[in-house]
Amino acid sequence: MSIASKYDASQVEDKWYTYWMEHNYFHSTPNEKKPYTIVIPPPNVTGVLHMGHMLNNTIQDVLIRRARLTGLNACWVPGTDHASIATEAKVVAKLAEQGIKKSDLTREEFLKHAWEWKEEYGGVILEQLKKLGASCDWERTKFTMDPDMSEAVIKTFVDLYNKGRIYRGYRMVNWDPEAKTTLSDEEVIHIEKQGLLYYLNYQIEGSEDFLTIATTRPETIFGDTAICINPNDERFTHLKGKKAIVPICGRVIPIIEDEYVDIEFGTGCLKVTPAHDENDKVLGDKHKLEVIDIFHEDASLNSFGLHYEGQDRFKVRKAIKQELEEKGHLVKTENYINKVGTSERTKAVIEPRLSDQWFLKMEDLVKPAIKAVLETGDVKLFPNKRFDNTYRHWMENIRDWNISRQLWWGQQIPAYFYGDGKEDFVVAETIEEALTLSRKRTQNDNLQISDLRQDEDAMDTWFSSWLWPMSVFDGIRNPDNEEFKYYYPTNDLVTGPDILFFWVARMIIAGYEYTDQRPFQNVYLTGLVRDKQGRKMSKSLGNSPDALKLIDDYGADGVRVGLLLSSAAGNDLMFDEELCNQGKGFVNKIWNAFRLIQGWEISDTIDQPESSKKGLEWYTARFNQTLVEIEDHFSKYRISDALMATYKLVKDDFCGWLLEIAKPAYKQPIDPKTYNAVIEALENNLRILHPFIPFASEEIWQTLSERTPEEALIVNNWPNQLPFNEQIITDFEYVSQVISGIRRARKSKNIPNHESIELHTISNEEVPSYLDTLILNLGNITNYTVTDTLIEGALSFRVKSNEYFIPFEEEIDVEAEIIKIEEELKYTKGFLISVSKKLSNERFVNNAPEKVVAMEKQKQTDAKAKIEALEKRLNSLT
RNA sequence: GGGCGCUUAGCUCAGUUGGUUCAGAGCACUUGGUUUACACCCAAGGGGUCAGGGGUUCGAAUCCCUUAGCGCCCACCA
Repeated sequence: MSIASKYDASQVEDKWYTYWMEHNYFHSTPNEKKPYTIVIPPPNVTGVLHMGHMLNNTIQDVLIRRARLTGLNACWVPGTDHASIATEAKVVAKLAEQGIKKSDLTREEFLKHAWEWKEEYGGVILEQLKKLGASCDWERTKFTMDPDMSEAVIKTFVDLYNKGRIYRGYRMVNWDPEAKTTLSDEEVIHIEKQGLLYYLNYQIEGSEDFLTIATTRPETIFGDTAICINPNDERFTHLKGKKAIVPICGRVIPIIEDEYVDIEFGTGCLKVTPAHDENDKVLGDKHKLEVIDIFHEDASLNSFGLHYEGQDRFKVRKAIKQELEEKGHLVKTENYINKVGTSERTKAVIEPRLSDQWFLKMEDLVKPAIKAVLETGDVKLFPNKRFDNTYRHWMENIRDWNISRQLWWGQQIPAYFYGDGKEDFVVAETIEEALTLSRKRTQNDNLQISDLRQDEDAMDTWFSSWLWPMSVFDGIRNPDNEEFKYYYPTNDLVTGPDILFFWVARMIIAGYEYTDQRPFQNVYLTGLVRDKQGRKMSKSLGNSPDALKLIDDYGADGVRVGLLLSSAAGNDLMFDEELCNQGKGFVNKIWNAFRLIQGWEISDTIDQPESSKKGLEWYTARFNQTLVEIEDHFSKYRISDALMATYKLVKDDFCGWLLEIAKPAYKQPIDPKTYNAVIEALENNLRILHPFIPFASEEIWQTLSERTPEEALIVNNWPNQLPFNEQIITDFEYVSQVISGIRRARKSKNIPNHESIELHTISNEEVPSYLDTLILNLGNITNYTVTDTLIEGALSFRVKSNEYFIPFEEEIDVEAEIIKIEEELKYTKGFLISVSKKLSNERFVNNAPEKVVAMEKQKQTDAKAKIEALEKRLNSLT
């Protein structure tokens, strides 16, 4: 059977994924082995695979596959997130296309549409992960709105309410006028916007005097309920106790005094609008001011806005500027850059708004989570410590979490109102329990279920995902179940730094609150995937490559290698498709190494050549040395470095050196000893390659020989770390320098590799002659002798202070040779001077460690020997 | 405004406690090579005042100070 010279991923990948699925290798159940657990960061249920997912799931798959090979019971739990606000927005948009307004639907009708949408598009992303090779335990796939998952969320809410940690409050919150819901502080992105600072005149009541205030939001004057001055500001002493008239609406408002006002800023006079600014709210509460809300929920003005009623806030800002100007209230405007909060999801400018919302008290909850990361190290953030500071800062300045959303898609708040009063509610897991509680509370046994009205709001999505590592194992509802006890706490979490607060920190908080344990041990924070120019990949820029097309073009293995090669731990990754090509090339290289070996004919009648024996000894040492390196990289989550070490081992050492040594002459058979050892080496390579290139490694593994399902590579063993001979690695290094010298010499005189040559050497220092056989083999040397006389008419080169000669019939360009040697001599002499200088410095000799001094002395000796050899050579030429 | 981090070859980045191997890797580049696994290949080669300045030290890419540029996170000054 002839094997294609090019590896074709498309022929292979689906086949093996199906095979793995059929044999249930991804599925884990508790057993006597140690568990290794990862829960996937659940992507949005309606999302599609993008580069960020590919990176982060490749890393997870590498960790899981390696864990599986090292004999752990590997369990990777997949799933999706209902992504309340994002999904609801998509559903609303889709309904709008069909001419359906959300406001015309009942909650039930809307949710029916939303579930239909979810059934249609949901989970596409999970199918795409399969293409990437993700070895998730698909039988465990969860969705954050599965009935059991929702139940856990409700249960948690009720529990925290009963513990007094959840409360309902009338507070200033972040209002997204487009999604028409509140947002948590974390969902607000502050961006700089160029705006204007408007200077407005307010007339003083009962006088012709004016005072001037500065504001960025003139449209909010309808909500003004005071003017505030600093009591220490002498410019305004005459205004104390007076009242001012709001322009246009003519309302009379008090002038109050508070040291909060910055005398230096603007005019030193501040208009106070308690309904639309958090600071003003504080001032308003302090001075008992009236609160006038001037906006509808979509941020258009309400009846307080008079003739602007119904118009959008930004339109009003423009229009009112003109009116104020016409009426002589506008003194001037200045350009002003200020930071405005925008919605993470809809990008709409956030409107501070007073409303009744549900909050979670965070102050006490965060304490164990702070300790775990910053003191005990029970949870570690990788790959570098700098996230610790960010984490600390957020945790120590945490504010209460607004967990209610004016949305329907999500878990509905389990609060039931039995009356019209603000406090007339109970919180319970079911409406039946709510009824019992309400009857008790009201002492009214006539209350019926139909009298209860559940709070309309849903919970913040993150209030469900913060339970994820527990709830996927049913650890909230049923904390004593075997699976939860076995798999939890999980081991590693792989996610992006952008959701450190949204998700990671909160999972740690919930973990300690509900299990008194960390939810995971290590958090690996990946970098962001950017394009070649360093821009964030985004749909709107259109700079994100199509993930599935990449897999089609380069194979999943190629893409995995490409992504990992460039993703230096913790740094953002400048994605360049060329990297996938490199990945594809690497896979192909391995494929061809396999082809070569596969094509060898074995003959029992030949003995193992000495060169093959030595080559294999060396490779075994190199392999075990690299294994240590790889282990170290993995332990530090330096996945990219682990891959690079593997890459170099396989490509350079195995393919480049070992196979060249072991390769029999053209059309000649190979001895069985070498053949078997090479196969073994290849198999070991496949074992360590498997986490990175699962498909190709399994394909080669299975083609190499007949395997039973139990022998599949995916469930095979990681190679044992054996002690290795470091000396042979050092000595081989010397040999490879000799080989390079031979190649350089050949190149300089165009002597083809297949033309054999002679080699002679003058050894001025010890050489690892037990490896001479490799020099003969790799250099294609017929005659290799040690001599003590210079060879005339020969090409020469030096390794350390040893001189090598290749006899050459044609005229040697003596002039060029002399120049070359003189240059080398000059460099070596300079080097000797600097070393000698160092050694003659008493302070160096006295202060530096003995080891360092000894090394310098060795360098000095070596340099002297080399100079001597060079001079001898030079004399022979002149 | 506060905090954190970065600046090393054309590009992307390693460089752990200052000292063999400290100036490296991969890619890119230049040159040469193809009947004998692979041109998705092989070999050889060029390329850096370690952002600038100052200091500590026998010795600094590494520690300290400073300047400049970049990035990220947090923050209610109208």
